[in-house]
Amino acid sequence: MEAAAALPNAIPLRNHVMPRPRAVLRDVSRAQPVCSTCQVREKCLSEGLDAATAKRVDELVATRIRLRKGDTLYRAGASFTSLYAIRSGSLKTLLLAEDGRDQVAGYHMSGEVLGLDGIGNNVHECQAIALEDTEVCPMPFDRIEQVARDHPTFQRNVHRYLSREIARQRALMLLLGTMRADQRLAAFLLDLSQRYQARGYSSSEFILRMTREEIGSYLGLKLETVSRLLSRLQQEGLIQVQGRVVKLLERGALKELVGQSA
Amino acid sequence: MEAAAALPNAIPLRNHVMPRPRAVLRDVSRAQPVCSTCQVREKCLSEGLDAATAKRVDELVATRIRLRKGDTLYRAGASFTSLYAIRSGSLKTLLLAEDGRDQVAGYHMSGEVLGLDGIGNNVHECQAIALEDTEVCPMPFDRIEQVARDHPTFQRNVHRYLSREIARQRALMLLLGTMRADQRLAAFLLDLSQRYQARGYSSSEFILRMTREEIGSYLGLKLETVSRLLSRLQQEGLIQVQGRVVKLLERGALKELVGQSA
DNA sequence: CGACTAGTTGAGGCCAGTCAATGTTGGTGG
DNA sequence: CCACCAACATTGACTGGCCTCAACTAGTCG
Repeated sequence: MEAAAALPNAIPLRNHVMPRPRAVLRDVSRAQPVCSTCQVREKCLSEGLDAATAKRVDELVATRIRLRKGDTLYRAGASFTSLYAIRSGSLKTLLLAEDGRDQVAGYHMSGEVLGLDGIGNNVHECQAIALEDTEVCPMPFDRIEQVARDHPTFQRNVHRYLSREIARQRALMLLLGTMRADQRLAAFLLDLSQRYQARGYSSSEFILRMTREEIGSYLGLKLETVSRLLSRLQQEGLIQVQGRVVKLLERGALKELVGQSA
Repeated sequence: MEAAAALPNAIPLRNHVMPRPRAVLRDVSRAQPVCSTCQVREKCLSEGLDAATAKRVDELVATRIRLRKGDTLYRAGASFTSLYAIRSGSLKTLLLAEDGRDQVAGYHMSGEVLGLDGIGNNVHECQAIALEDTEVCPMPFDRIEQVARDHPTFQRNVHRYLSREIARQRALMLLLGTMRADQRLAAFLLDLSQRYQARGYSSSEFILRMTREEIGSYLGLKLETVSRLLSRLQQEGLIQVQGRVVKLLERGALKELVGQSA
């Protein structure tokens, strides 16, 4: 990962604010049907749509954005116009407080939709940064709303997606509010595992796309704690770690760890 | 950021789960225009609507539910049909993990809309419990969607509301993930103060509607810690506490406390 | 090779949790 | 009105989990 990605807990992050203008727009308007084959459609917004509706949703996407590792998709404060479907790769979203405190708010992988937090005030509330080379499809939100008005099923999907984001964050709150450090880490690994599996990858062995510091930021821990706990879990035989490669050896024990109240 | 509610952090809460079947439905279909005078309309869903649309929104509400202190509005797992606009009083929402761990997810006062988390899976993800005698107006969600299809402004308001809920939770995550105990408590008090003010009450003196334990649960702290910190803040002259009555004496100092990074 | 970033591990300190005793408040019934 | 009780709250002593500071290693890049 790149300097960028790290979470200078004090003030910095200026390397993001000084943009590396690397993001590239590609015109795909005349390309073959994009969305029809895209995971995004399968997973959420286009679930259960009839052909006509699906076609209209397809038409929402006219361009594609390529991001390189460390590139920023949008910044906090940037005006909101579109949601972004992640076509490939992954990103993190970063919460910034006025005083420089920041925190990783989430890790997002292919098939997920980014930018929901911007709807409220037409301004993005957080910053989205690519963790690796990544492609996203912008979907203008006013046009999403248009389609939603004509197609109740799609409308319902949009609402569902928003609501699930709320539920996802609640789970994270519970984690931050009630779990010990080792439980948080175990929950994090299990969550990643499950999401990789849902995408057809191995659920027992995967690569962490983020640094220890970023993991810690997300979980409300310090990087040393994350490192120590990874070592400990390995020593206890629950996982195997080799740099960013993680293997879950005892999924049951991990779940039990997360589950034990207090 | 939002306030909290009660949190038996271990297992209990059985007093809630054993329902006191006190909730009362009132038919208000023939009552005078309800919503037109209600804060809810002003604040969010009905903002900026023309008369015709406003009328349709009014018609969404046919009944009113009265809750007494401790009554449950809905439980986790209950099937979702409606959102609830809080007309008077206040509630807490409670997150429940399978293992009995729980946490106050939010504290909700008049003018706010409850139940958003149910949209995703048509099932409520948390439990809502009245902190005092409270009145709410159910708004059937399928009818909300209907109106949204016909009225873009209303549609936008619905989306905005959902998105703001996401932003609200993000702020809380930042709090749980990066703040010390005293900062959390100060942030909590300031948030309450600001919300009371928005409702026309005093922003410098108000009554906590929840116990120390509930505050702690919301903030990821133990009740003893909350109590100690309230005493300390009082000793330092920042606030004045007398049971559940709180007076903010040095708002600036409180803000500074919250703001100082690390 | 040196410079730099990411990661690991150790020593020590502090913040918040735990356990426990005591005080306060509010509701109920004699 | 007061006695009583249960729930809520305060305070102290102690503990421990996580943070801080720091040294060291491994890998990468120019």
